[in-house]
Amino acid sequence: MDRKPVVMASGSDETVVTRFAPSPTGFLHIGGARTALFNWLFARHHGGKALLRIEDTDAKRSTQPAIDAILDGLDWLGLDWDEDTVFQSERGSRHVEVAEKLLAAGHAYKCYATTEELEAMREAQRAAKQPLRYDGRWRDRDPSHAPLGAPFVIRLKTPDEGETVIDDRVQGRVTVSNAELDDYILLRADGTPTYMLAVVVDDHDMGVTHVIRGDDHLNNAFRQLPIIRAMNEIEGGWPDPVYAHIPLIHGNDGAKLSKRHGALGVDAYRDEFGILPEALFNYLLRLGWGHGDQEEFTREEAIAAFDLAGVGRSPSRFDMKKLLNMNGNYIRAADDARLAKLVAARLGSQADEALLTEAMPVLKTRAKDINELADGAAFLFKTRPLEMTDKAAELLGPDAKALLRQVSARLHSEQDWTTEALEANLKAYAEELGLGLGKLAQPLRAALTGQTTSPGIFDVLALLGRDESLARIDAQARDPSDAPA
RNA sequence: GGCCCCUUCGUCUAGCGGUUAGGACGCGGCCCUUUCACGGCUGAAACACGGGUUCGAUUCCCGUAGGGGUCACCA
Repeated sequence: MDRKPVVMASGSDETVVTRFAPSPTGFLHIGGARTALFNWLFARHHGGKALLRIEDTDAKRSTQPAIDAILDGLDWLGLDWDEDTVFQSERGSRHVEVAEKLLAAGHAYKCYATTEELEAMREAQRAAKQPLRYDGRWRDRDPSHAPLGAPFVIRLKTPDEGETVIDDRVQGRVTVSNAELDDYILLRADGTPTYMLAVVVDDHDMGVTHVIRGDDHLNNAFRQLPIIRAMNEIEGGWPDPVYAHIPLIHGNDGAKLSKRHGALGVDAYRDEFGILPEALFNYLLRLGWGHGDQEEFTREEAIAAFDLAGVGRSPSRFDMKKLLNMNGNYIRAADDARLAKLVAARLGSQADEALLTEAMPVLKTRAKDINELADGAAFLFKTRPLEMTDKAAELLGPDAKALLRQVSARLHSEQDWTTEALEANLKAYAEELGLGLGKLAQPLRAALTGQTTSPGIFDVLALLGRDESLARIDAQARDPSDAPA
């Protein structure tokens, strides 16, 4: 490299500008979310700017719902962006302008090769086991050979000698021979810009200093640099950005995480899996980045600690188990009213947020996601007669029902309906009867919840309240032989 | 196939020439205990292979193998 990249050696960090540039062809998937996170964190760490650009130049594949889903996903994760969102589709004329400057300066040229012609070229290359790339057939041809009025594309005249070196902040020093670079298309036959051109122009115009993106773009960096170098030669003010190509996230089987391979939108983690945003934030942060032995980070800690040096060079696998574990940690730390709201939304109209909030302390230690939390809370709102799981029904044999009748009588005379009083009362009763507490608690649990697992039985009694508790016990305590036929 | 990148427990990672190779998830065991969890303690589990360099390689260099990425008038 003959030019120094804009490295902040002086420490003037406020000049850091990063960008996240998703293409709106689908939801914000987990890999994109992590790229967004790293860009955001890096900018915030340096007190610089984090910009957002929607790469919607492919009109056929870009959709408004996809744009909304991406914005929504970023917002949910708490990633906010500076300045206005840039829509690449609105910048076409500027892209064309740059292409024309390149053309005028001799850094680009018109190519009249037809699609069929190029396909034949590639076919021949394949057959000859040659690398597949444009052979430069119009690179040096005299323009007078151009077929009159025929459509053409503008191609970049890439350097064909020497090599290009990138000091990637994650991948290290990477060198590619310029002979590997072909003269790719800048402007299509219909005059619209390609991604390769648009990205470079937009990054420059937005003042992006650090390009942090998936390493599937590493090869592209070597193709994009010639545009930057050429424009810098033409008008100056086009410094090389600092590149940081982060490894992709793989699925559990080691294959690239793609839409058909378990790459879901962040909305699925929220809606289907019941993941808290701070949990996904933390999990994604630790996937491919490490900071000593620290596993959990608050948002502030993440900003303070994040650096590119901590990003690993090898791809990492997505592990739902670990995400869930982390989610459980965050659920336990989360505010009860907030969790109650999330659970109520899943339980439907009969759910009482106030009761859920009250129950949350004993509910949330038992759940790794919001779905489990909702399942665990469901007994609070069941209607009599309770539906019994098979295992719960097994706990309610004749002996158990007889015991329940005794317990019912005992509880009917209990005036102080609190967890503490109920615990003292029933523990004493179990002792009087010479029974282990479990013998008494399990049938009671089945009768009260219809399940064999639940929060502590005294908590359940207190939460359900005196009337409902007694009604549920009595409903199950009835001897089937006494029941009216 | 060409080019590029990667390789520490099953997984995420710490390590940056000398360590009993550490932590976390998951898994096993024990404790706590009215169920299920939480929590605590504890166990098994890794430097892909082969050459160098060095007094000494997980660490540096070169190969091999394996994995990944990329080669469009998509982004």
